[in-house]
Amino acid sequence: MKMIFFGTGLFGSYVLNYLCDAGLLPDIVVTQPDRPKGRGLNVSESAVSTVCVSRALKMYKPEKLDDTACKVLTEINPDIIVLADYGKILNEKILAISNTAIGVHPSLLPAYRGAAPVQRALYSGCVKTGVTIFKIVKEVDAGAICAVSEVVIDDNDTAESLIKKLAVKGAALVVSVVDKLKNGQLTSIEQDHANATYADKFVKSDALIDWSEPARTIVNKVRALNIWPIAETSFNGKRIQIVAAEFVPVDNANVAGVVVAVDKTGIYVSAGIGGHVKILTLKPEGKRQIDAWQFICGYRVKAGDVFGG
RNA sequence: CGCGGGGUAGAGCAGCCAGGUAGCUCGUCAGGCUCAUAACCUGAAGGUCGCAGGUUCAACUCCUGUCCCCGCAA
Repeated sequence: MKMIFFGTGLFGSYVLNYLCDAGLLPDIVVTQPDRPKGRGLNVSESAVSTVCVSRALKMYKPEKLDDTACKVLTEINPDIIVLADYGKILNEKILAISNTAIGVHPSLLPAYRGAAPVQRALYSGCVKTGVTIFKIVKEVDAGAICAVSEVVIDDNDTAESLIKKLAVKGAALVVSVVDKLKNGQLTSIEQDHANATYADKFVKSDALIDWSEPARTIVNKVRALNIWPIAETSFNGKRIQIVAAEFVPVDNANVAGVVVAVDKTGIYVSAGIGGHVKILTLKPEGKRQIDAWQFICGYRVKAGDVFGG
């Protein structure tokens, strides 16, 4: 069975990896072109591209999904198109190349359609999410559902860990869907469009921590944004990114952003209501990532110090 | 040549602008106190200050080059 895989970002790269591990090797992988990126504007490849290189998969990086791209892909004559985190919308011409085009979406559709489903689920404090295999149609993430798998969100899950979990499940579902397709047993049911919700992309300014918010909310923000843009606050006038934090329930609420205690395991910061935010790992401006205790040692953090503001 | 920050004992930082004995909070080791402890007290070891040149009587500090790390912006 011939297969084309579309993918670009981290989630896509994980899914691709697990598909390969399961023995489902794409005949060609389509990913977004290498772009000038990062410090110094060096050209860098996508996460999916990296996987392709290490696994010696055939790769195609079209700038646009135009007639040329269409022609290249038509020559593959695929039985199925699998898309995970490609970052571009497939047009009708591309979809017409194969009889079957499915997408791997890291949410329980119709919830969290769109760009940042994993992060939005964490941000809202969901206790479960999932991954859905759906038929790709013109409207984004709105096609009929072929398979679903639920995933429980643990308290210590972050965008990073959850994306990985969902990719594992997603790849397994793709394998089962492909099997069903081979046997002519693939079925699907329409989404309940009335209950659709959308997961907007995050922007840089979403990263700023407001210490007057409930501790739980702040911790969720830290967990949701831990790949990008990374929750941010300030300390002694310097920008600090909070990479990892956990929620500590306590009754009394102190002044927002004030350090109430420190110990070897973390920095306890009071928030709006409901508890303390225990900072575990952070990244000071211009420095590499360090754990809380190292930060306490180096920056003399003590009770009474203030974050934010 | 997109903008900026940083590389100083095992860890994290200060010192540099106004060159002149290598400091701080921890950790480690030894000893003490304690029923006990991530507590406390005493003492010790541990650094070619990223690398290479230059200026100087003298460079962690000023200048030039170079490698590595990080944030922003796209």
